[in-house]
Amino acid sequence: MNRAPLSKIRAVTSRDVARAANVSQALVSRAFTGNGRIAAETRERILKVAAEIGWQPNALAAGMVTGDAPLVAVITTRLSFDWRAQVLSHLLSAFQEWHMKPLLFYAESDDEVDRLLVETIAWRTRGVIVTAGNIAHERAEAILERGQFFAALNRPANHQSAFAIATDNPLGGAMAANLLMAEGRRRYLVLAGLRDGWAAAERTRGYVDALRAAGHEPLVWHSQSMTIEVGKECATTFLEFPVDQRPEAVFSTNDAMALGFYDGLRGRGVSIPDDLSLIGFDNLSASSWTPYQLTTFEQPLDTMVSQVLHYIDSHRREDGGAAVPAPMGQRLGDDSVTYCAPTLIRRLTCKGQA
Amino acid sequence: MNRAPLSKIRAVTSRDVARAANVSQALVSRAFTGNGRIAAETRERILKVAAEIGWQPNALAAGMVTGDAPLVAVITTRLSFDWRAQVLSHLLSAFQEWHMKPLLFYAESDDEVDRLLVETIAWRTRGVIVTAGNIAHERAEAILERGQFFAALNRPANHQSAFAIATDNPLGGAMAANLLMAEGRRRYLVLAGLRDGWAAAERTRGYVDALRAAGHEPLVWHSQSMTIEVGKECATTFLEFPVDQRPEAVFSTNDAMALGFYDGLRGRGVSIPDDLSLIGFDNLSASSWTPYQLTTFEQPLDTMVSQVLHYIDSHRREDGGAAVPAPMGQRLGDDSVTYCAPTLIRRLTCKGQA
DNA sequence: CTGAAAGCGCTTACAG
DNA sequence: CTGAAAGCGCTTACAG
Repeated sequence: MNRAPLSKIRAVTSRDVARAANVSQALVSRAFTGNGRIAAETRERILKVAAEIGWQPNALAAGMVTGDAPLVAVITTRLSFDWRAQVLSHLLSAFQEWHMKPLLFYAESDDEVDRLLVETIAWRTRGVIVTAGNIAHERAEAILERGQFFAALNRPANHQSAFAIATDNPLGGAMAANLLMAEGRRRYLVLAGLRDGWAAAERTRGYVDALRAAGHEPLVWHSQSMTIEVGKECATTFLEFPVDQRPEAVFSTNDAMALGFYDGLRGRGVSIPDDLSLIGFDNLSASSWTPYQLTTFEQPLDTMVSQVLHYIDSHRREDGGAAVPAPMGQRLGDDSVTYCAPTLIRRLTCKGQA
Repeated sequence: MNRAPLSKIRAVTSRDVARAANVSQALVSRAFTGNGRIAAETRERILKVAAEIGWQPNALAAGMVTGDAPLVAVITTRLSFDWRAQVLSHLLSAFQEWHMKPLLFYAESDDEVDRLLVETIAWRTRGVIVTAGNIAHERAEAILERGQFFAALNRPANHQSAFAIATDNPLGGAMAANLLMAEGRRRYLVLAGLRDGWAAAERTRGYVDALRAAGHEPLVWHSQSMTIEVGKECATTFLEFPVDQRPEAVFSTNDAMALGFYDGLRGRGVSIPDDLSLIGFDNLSASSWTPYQLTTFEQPLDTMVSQVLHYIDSHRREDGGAAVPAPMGQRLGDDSVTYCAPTLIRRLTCKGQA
């Protein structure tokens, strides 16, 4: 258990490479950045020597000098249940492609997001992208003020100059309602999920509004979380209704609850889609599995991520933010959020009209 | 489309804070690091002024001076299918707790891992942790040589001085075999997955060896990937066997394939566990869902992650690496990998002997 | 307890 | 085309 003193290993620097290649330290820098004049053969030699030594420019030091390290802060939460993991996966892939390094800030729960937003500042990243929790206007303001970008994925940024993009949740809810009404269903239910969840609330709103406009009043069931277990519990409640009073059309604001709802009904004499139609949201991979074949909505993740990256890019060029014209199926909300239409994925939990 | 010139915003620095608080710049630094003497009230004042201005020490600059930014490189791949996402989630959570910032290196496929390992060097992190692909000895060597740590999760590091920890895959395979033999099953099959996948191959080996030792010779089916679709295809092949020649005991080297295998058998007159027993690996959340209730193995992710962090910590203290005595259920392999026993999760796809 | 100064490892004008 | 020098924003001995 003898503990050696904390000795610092002297780092290999561009100076060591310069010495070995018999040039000035400045030339080593030029060889790697490509900036400034340098003879082709000198460059070759330097690169070769550096490779032998195993040296690469220190990105931290370079970032300090240029004031612009290719770093981006990403705020995320627990990656359980698929959808969040998909979002992160797409983002990471895009950053890798655009040669930016994501620095991850992980929130155990949504309340920690605000604190992480503050932590973010120490790293002088190009900007921050938020994929979890709620955003306070002042936080976005503080970050934008520094010249950093600020992007929110699937949530409002609560700031005019920030970029926010999300699935058109109200539209999805309305589409679900219309689909169910077209089937001639009568009694409607929505598994609304979190009372203070933004996306879930928007989906619920779109659904309820569309139904009311047609003279229907749906049941709205809220819950503390949006898991498969919650879905099952909802099924239990559903089964307590007299058979002739049970809802015939169920929209779940996410797939997890829809899957659980389905499971809770198995072996209970209820047939989907004969007795009721069920629609989910997210298009989780599990929704396509044999025992489910759930009709659901796919969120336009590719589009959203690519637009975030265009925003980041345009912010960098300082040409006044995302001047990109809104592609098909997008609209700009009053809340400055760019909304992208979800895609209906028809499977077997609704009556087909193929 | 008029593009403003790329004007650099002058950064707010500790000097600005010093001026505002009427102290030297050095004191501002002391107020934040806690190193060096400083009067309590001076410190308070500086902190207050800094908060007003919204300044925090630039972690990049600090890292350069101290030669030790709290950065760690994490190599990961596509987060699809749950298990990888779980691994990353646990790691991120642990890093957040230990005040280290993960810099993510994302590989689209396993072949890219080697390149990412090289990219890693530019960032002068405390070390790197690999959760995807194969590791070349030279890569680990190059990193360790710099005084960085090197950890491999669920794969061998191929280097004596690196730290590698993994589920005891051969043990899992053997446990599956013993369980199935105890049921009195006769014809054995293993969905072996990737031919060159390390974990899958180890699970297969443990299974096959245990069976052979008891005089059984199992069928071994390899595949190009390890998805639910592959599992389904295996079911199709299975169904082509005459009924009295079909395997009665199936071990799948991951849950995804097991789930697909199950799905492929639905409605085909085969009963699980009456006609055959099925065991998976990973304990994906889906394995516990109503239509599956799959018997499987849980990988000791908590243990593995916490040991990785202890290694990182001990590496930092330079007390000669992980001197931590191996906890229960662990063994050190010839390959310098620390193996942790998986936990059998009994559900309904095996004959119970409750 | 406080301040002036050196230095971390780079990049980039500025001379030559 | 090349080199010497300044400077990025900090931390940490070193004096006082």
